[in-house]
Amino acid sequence: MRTRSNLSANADEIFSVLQVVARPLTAYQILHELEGTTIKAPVQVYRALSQLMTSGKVHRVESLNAFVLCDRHHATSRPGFLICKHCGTVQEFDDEAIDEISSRLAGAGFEVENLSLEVSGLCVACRSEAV
Amino acid sequence: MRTRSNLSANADEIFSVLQVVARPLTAYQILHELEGTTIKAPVQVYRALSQLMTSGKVHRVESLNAFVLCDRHHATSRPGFLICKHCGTVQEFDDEAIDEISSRLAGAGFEVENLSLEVSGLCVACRSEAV
DNA sequence: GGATAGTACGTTATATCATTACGCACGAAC
DNA sequence: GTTCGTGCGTAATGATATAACGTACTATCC
Repeated sequence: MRTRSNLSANADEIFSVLQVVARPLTAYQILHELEGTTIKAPVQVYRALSQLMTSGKVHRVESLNAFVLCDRHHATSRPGFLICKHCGTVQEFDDEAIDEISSRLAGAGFEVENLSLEVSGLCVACRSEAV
Repeated sequence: MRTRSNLSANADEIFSVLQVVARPLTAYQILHELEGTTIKAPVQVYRALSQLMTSGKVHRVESLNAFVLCDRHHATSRPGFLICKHCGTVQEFDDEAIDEISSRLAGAGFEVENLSLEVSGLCVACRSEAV
């Protein structure tokens, strides 16, 4: 069954959850958000997340084992993520150097399928606070 | 207790294991390698790995949940990892753009603590094989 | 219109990765 | 010789992810 959004029913539900919270959630946090619905088991969440990642609507944040909506503002083909260890916010960012690295690797014969750039530290707000 | 290498006893053992295999291992793979020694529980492995990471001797490969010796050849302050999905090899690589990204982020006020760049795909060998 | 292939589904069980909590042993600093 | 920091071992648990199974629906093809 396909919904308006061209996602399967479960993927559509999970998409909505991620849209509402607007930050990365783990699969089990998503599962918790969906208590009381027909989504009752981890595997249902993981399956839907796979679909969403394949269709480019969701990114996986490896270092958090979490999933976040793609913000669709990329200037580059792949975004990076800024993760603040203090306040926990995660922000997508672009840097043209990401594409440069990717093409240099391609030039060297490595066929890039996926590229993950994750930077953790202190965000601007938390840093100034921490004076 | 400290050994010659200035590592704790358990960290020293785990360092040796990683040195011998020369590829990333998960904590439980390390544990398995150490069957029959005094290292019997996951927590012992994770503790030692923390020490090794803190001292910069080991990197964590986030997308594999695995740990690998630092090859110490970095031209840049942080290496990237090339992960072949076909043969499973993992190769550390340098790209000056990594440092550039890091300094641009610093310039924008984000205090970088850790940066992880992981690229998966097909390595040169597997790619030519896959013709 | 029946066969068949593809895709998503739900359920159960299990595999894999990581940490918490506790108390003991030892050496350094005072 | 007491106190403190650090590493240790053991047990239990928490958190993340997948395997294996069969069912339901849709599209396509002959």
